[in-house]
Amino acid sequence: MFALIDCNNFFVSCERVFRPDLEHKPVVVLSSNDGCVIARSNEAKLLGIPMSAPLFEIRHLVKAYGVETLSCNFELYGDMSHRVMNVLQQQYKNVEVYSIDEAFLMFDANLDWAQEGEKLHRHILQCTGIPTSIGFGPTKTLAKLASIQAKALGVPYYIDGTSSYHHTLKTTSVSKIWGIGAKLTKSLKQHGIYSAYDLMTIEPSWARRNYNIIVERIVQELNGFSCMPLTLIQEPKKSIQITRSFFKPIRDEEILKQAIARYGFRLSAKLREVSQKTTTLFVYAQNSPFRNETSVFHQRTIVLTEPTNSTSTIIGHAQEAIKYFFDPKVAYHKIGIMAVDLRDATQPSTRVLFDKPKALARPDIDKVMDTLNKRFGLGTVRPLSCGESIEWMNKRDNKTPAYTTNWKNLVQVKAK
DNA sequence: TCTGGGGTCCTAGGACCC
DNA sequence: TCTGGGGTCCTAGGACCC
Repeated sequence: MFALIDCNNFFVSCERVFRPDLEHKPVVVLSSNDGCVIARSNEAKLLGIPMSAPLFEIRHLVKAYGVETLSCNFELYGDMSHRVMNVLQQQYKNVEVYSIDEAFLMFDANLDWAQEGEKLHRHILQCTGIPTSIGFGPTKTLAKLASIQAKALGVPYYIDGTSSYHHTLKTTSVSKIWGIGAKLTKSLKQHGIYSAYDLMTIEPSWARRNYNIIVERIVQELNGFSCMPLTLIQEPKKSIQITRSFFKPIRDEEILKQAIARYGFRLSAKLREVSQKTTTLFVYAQNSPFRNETSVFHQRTIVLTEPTNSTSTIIGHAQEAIKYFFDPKVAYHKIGIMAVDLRDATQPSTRVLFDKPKALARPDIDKVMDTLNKRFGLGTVRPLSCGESIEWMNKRDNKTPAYTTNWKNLVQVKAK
């Protein structure tokens, strides 16, 4: 039996742990540049604020109901996520960390799921302050569906493919199923498949023929045949990217180069953090998709002769790419850098026969920067090419402190 | 005026191998 | 008139997830 632990309104719940005054109030967390809603408290959901809504479209609701709008604080959410996962891993052997706010567990089939779920919910809440919804089922897909019910009911829930759960499946839209997105929902409805029950009762071979192996697996999983095992070992990442939108459009090449240097710096530090190197960099820049301009997407792929995670090497290539495609007529809205084709940095790499490696890399300097930034906070030291102050490029008007990861931001409590 | 960031997997088609 | 069979690898594009 699988269980899915899902943290309720996770980003909002993280904020509330350190801001108890936000309990029972409508709260939303915004994406970078305070652009879109990426998390909502139950009170905010009840006001009809949709997920992903741009802030400017819900201003009237924010004003009328005093909705608290917080800038995102991923440093905090990442750390709170670790705490929740640590609690699980201390108690159970079979834990798959699925996302920042979800984990799968596996239990013996005859577990008293209601009791175990209650206990687990209380324990996580006590240790971390984060409320969870817990769903159980014989497959991951059913456990996921059960967690949606659990969230609605406020108690753990269980679903299997037996007839006693047909009612639940009949009242669950096909769009709620894990792996069925907008496109598939539309297409399935054209075939008369509206509910989870409808999808459960079609022929798996039909699903395979008309769609693909993913949909076939979903059908099998809805019927209680597990096709998706628990993955306990975290495979190394296959790509890492750093991308950001600007608060206002940029037309200055130097500023773009400073921005891409920042992202290249972050990228190289991330690579070193997970002991990986890259052989292929992908740099891109685009204008805003929301303005009435013809869409522009500049890109450049750089294939390196040797794998690297050196800051100076990566920044060098990234800035070259900007120089290569920069067009002064374009109002740039978003740029990014991605590393693909990653290699294990602890393994020796194949040397190049004819090409002399450029003497750009300075692993000693990289190491010092990593150490300082880890100890004193991100951005304490950075290469000069990142520019001195371009903070205005990203807006975060209402960001809460990094309560759990920065000594300077510790919460102060006054006792009377 | 203002619209996020970071990932994975699958498929089809092309090019190539023996 | 008729022209094999069995593979791998790479890429671009699409769909999905949180």
